[in-house]
Amino acid sequence: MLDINFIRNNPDAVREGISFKKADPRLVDDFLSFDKSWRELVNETDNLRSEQNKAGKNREIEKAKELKEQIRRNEERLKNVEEEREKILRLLPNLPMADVPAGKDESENQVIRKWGEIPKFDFEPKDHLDLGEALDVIDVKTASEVSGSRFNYLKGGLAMLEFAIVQYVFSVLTNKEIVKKIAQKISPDFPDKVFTPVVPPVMIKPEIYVKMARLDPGQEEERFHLPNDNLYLVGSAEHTLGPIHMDKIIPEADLPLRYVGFSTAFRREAGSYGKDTRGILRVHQFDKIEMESFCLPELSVKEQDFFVAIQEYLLQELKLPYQAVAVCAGDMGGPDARQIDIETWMPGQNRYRETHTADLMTDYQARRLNTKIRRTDNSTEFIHMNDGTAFAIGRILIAIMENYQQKDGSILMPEVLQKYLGFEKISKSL
RNA sequence: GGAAGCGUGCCAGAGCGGCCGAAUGGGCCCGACUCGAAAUCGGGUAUGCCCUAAAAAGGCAUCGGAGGUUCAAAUCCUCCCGCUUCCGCCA
Repeated sequence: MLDINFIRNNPDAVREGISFKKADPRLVDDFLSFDKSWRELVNETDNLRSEQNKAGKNREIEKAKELKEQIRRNEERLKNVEEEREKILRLLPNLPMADVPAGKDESENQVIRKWGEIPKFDFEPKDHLDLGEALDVIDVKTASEVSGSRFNYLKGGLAMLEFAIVQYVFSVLTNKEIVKKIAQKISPDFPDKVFTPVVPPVMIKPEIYVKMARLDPGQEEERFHLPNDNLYLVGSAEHTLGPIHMDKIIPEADLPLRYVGFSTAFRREAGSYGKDTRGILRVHQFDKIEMESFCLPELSVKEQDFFVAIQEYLLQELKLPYQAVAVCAGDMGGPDARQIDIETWMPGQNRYRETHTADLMTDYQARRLNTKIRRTDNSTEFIHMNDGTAFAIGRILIAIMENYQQKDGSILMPEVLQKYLGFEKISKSL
């Protein structure tokens, strides 16, 4: 959520910012008008309560009874106004930073970097599903019978590959030398603290999900819900990593706090019927390695750049061609102030497809989560949060399969993963 | 799933209808003593909101959360959440 004081004092900036994010700027005026009534009612009610407290102390029981009735009526009105005000506040997205490109949708995202040679094949390259079915390492037919559409079985060498990737990423992000090397690309004195590995819960309570701004109108239909227990399945490890310091005040000296989490991600993919139905690109369930960090406001933009640098390092080590994209304001997620995506080359589709995202949330989530920093001068303020994909495993498997495919239908394994695999390629014999 | 108990400030821990934003101890900060330190003594030490240009002063709220009873709730009642222990089940 946005800072209420900021909205009051800078309504024009908020109007402008949210309209870039495709939200109706009139929401600001709605908010301010409810806020005004709210403040008047709070003031009135507080005064009544003050009188009631006095009357009580003086044992003026009759007077106190009368006031009680008035307070009750006021509180009823206050509750309504508060709910409306709250509702609007939830509809206000985070404001885009100054360097975020303007634009309404995906088509206006800006490519900021490209890396790697697009592979040339001396044969007709296949897509991951043809490759996977021929090698018997992907089975979507049985999965659809057992679980429905958009599910898959990963088998054999491909299942092994998933865990090799997990081990590889965890070893990189906990490695002091490598993390330091990447941090120094940002600036010579950039914090080079390593990541704490985490396996977080994959179910989350609704009230926490709301605090993470991940259950807002429009997002709810994307979530799997377990009604008997009133829990949601997470769409990303981010969702349960973000609240890890809820209601806590973190000393400045302890920052940044960096986590790398492995979890399954669950997505209903409502509204994407008919889109990417082939193979395992867009599925209801996939595993993902996610980075999450908490840092000082003045370093949060660089922290995001650091996340992107890690993503690029990982892709370069796997020798996968990619492009980094500055996502335009209209295509960004609601809680994002700045979003950088990475798209990896997928020969089966002959184009780049989104595999990574790095989201700078500033204090938008921290305000509701109530995660603060204790400065050295003892003052407090809300912390800044970043999250980013290390690898979305399904999609990176696709990229590896399609980029590393051989004429005979086998798939070479990226060199850096081989020591975790114990084999150099997936072929029919495995 | 069944049974019992518990949830108070930075920590420990009292309070069990008004005198309680909350005793006491510890911690931390400031001051005195000291050459300095320890010990000792004195003072201070929560958060959010309203009001304000801002602050001061003032007001309101907060003792896991949401409701309820009452003129008045940390204290009584209901539900929820969390923790602990025991039984059952289970990877």
